[in-house]
Amino acid sequence: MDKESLRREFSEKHPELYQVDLFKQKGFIRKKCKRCGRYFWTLDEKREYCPNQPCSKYEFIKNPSGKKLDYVKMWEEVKNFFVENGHQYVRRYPVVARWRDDLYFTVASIIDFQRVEEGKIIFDFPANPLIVPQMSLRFNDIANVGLTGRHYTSFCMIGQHALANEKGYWKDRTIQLDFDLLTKRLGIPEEEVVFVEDVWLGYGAFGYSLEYFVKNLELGNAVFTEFEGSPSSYTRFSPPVVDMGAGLERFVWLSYGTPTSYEAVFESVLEKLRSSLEFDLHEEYASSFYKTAGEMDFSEGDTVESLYSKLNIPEEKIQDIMKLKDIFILLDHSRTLLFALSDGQLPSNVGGGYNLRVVLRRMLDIIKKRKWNISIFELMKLHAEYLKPMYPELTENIDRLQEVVEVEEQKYERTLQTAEKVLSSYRNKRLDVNEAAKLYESNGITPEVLREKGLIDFDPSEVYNYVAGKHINPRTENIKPAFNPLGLPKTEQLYYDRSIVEFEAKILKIENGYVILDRTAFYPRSGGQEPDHGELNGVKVIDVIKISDVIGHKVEEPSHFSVGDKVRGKIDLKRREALMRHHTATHIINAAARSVLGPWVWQHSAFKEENYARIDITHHSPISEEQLKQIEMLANQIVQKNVRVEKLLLSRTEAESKFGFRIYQGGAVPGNMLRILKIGDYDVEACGGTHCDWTGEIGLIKITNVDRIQDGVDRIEFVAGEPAVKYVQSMYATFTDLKKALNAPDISSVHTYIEEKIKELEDVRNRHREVLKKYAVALGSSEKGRFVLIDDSNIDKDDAVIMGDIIVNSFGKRFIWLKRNEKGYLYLIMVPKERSDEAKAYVSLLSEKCGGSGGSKNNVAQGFVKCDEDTLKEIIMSFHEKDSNA
RNA sequence: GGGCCGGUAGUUCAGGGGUAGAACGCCCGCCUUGCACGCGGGAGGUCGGGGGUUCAAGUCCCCCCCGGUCCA
Repeated sequence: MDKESLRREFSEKHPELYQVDLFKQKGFIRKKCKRCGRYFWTLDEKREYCPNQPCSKYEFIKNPSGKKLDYVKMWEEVKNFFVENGHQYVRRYPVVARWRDDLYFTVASIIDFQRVEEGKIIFDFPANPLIVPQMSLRFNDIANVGLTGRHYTSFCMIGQHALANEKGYWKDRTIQLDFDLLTKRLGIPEEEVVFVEDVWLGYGAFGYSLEYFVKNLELGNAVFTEFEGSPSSYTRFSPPVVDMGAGLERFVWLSYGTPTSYEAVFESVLEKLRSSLEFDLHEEYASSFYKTAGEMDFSEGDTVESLYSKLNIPEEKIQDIMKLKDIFILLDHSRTLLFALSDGQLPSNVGGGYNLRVVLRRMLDIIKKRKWNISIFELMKLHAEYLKPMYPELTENIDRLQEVVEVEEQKYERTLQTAEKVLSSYRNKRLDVNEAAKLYESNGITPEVLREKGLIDFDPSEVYNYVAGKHINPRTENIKPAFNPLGLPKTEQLYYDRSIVEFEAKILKIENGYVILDRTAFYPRSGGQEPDHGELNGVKVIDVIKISDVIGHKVEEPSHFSVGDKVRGKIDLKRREALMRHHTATHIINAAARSVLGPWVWQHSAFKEENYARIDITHHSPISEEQLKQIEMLANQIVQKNVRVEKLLLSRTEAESKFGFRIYQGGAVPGNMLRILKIGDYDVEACGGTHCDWTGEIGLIKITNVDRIQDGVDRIEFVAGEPAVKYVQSMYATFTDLKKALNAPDISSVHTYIEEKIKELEDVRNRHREVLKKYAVALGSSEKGRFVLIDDSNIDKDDAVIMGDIIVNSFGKRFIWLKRNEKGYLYLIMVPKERSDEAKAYVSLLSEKCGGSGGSKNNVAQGFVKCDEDTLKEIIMSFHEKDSNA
């Protein structure tokens, strides 16, 4: 079933689904749009069309509605309204959706409270009901930004969320609150508010919704998520979820009534820019321009050229408005960059980082084209200052972000230089679509640039279509879970109590070699930490995994166990302690790297086992040797200070408000209660792993390797505790062996000794060449005939080439080198340059008479023959005699 | 995550089975009061790594690494 038929199905049940109390009390009338047929609710009896474009047009431009409030003040107003009505205010979540692997960025407020577990969405609310100003990043409409007046790559979604249980509420109160916010709080006349019936399909869950409009501007969408599964086969879930998301940008725009929302939203930053950029706004033209542009979709094929053709504005005025459009793009993109960089995403060529690279390069292109004296970083700072009351975290580390922007700007500069060089080699050529696409895909040279340079004469869109057509959908694989946790209780976790090494438990299930117990001290593989090993009733446990809070133990002999048995478990303490040291050390290195490199350092991923650990961190450049030394030193200083490792159990809200979102280093952790791991003032992370109690227990942290695993991610490999000592010992052993082999007096002189040996080798090689040359001269001058033949296993082919050059060039003789192998002879024949034809003749003669194969180039013949020495020499001689007779 | 382009002297690159090259830079010499230029000579290379095909691989095939770029 598709969205349309679902819409019909829901529509038929409108008295039950859509007719909320407010509609009955106020007398809202349900109407069918005369143009598109959709149903909407209004107080205006005469209204015939739904408020969607193109059925209706905006009525608020130059005719705003409600209290005029700027961006930050509007949020304060909305927040206060909901808080006064029993909602808990929740700080925004990071725009980088680290807790989900199906998303790079937080695209809506509800994402904050969703966790994906085994393909199912779990709702996880820190409070009920709640209100959140969730900055959301969406890049699919990037082409519309600046042009339509309402599209952004980042916007604030006002998230009003509730669970429909005794603490929260369901649709009647949702709509009542939204209506009251608009009318009572913001002073919008009741009859201006229109609700449209709609459906909303999410990830594994869906529902029906009421979109609300004022003066035909869509402000928000209240989704009532009640169904699980797909539209063709679904069940209700309980409690259902209120997902109301509204655009703060839209609220502000409505209250200003400006031609574009950007003027209202970015008013403060725009004011500061305007003084440094002198051009006219042409209010009357801008408003006509944006009226037309606002009805188009530049992400879906509409072009700026087609926009021009619809406009009735003088050309030079259009060009001024295009400048304004570029300013809007800069404002939007810089704000997006500010949030993304603040939350630790770096521009790169993979994943979400690519979106940031695109955004940054678009800005650089504009600044360059317009020759504006604008710094991207300064723009970010202006945003951060203005948004400080709403998002105080933005100003905290902003100065460090300059480095990130600069590094990325330099990368782009290099790319442009390379492109320039490539282009210069194509001068005065005409390229076809295929060649243009290749330049775009491989060197980032856009078809627009090619057209400017006169290298192509077709429309740039042909290249984009060609490139898009080559795209293949990525595959998805379903991994079958090792055992089915359905119907099993959550396994009691004993592993956070370090004193428990042995325990007793009852077997609940055995499946696929996995033994499932009611309680366990075995830590399962999780958070990059490898599992505990040990024994169950003396049988070896070789793997431990967790599926939905149910822990399974893979044992060597599952046949020794049966359901209902009591078992005695014993963990391998030595392994456990090694894992603990590596895990605590991982946190310490993360903190040390952040301190040495910068605040953009986040854990990208991590892995720790008994004898090895690594942490991948986000960083804009490769880590230098000096930085690595500093990180290692700082990490060991934290160890030496023997800092207390605190393990706290806090509510999500408390943890977030106390420590911020830095706690989600390894991605967000599900559940209302978070286990927080705090290492002094160095590091705080939500972490479910097993850890030391004091950093001093680690003993030693030794970094063993550093690697750049992709653009924007550096890998630090290390060992801690006993493996670290062993590592140092083996390094010492290696150097001791080296020292002995080199006969060096001590380890520190090994380097000098090796350098000497290398020099010696070079010297020997040079002397060897000198001897070969002298040998060649001797042979050349003593040989009376017209050729020199060498058949000496001590002289290899490279040597022969050196000799041959002299014999041929200085003595004008032919040079023949032979070397025996198990199948026959390898040969190299060099003849004087002016006799180059001979070389070819040699090859054909030898191949014909002896078999084998070979080839020649210029005056050199090389190959392989399958005959004995005498025959070979005879043939060569005969050729030579023939030649001298000729 | 996937596609494409690339990795050869200190640098920028050419060479696409048969003796590893050019330009710039570097060193030495000549010229010059000195500098720059000019002239002559020279040093400098695990051709990203590994495997394969071949008498022969920088070159062809496979795998990997690194950089760039485009797309989701």
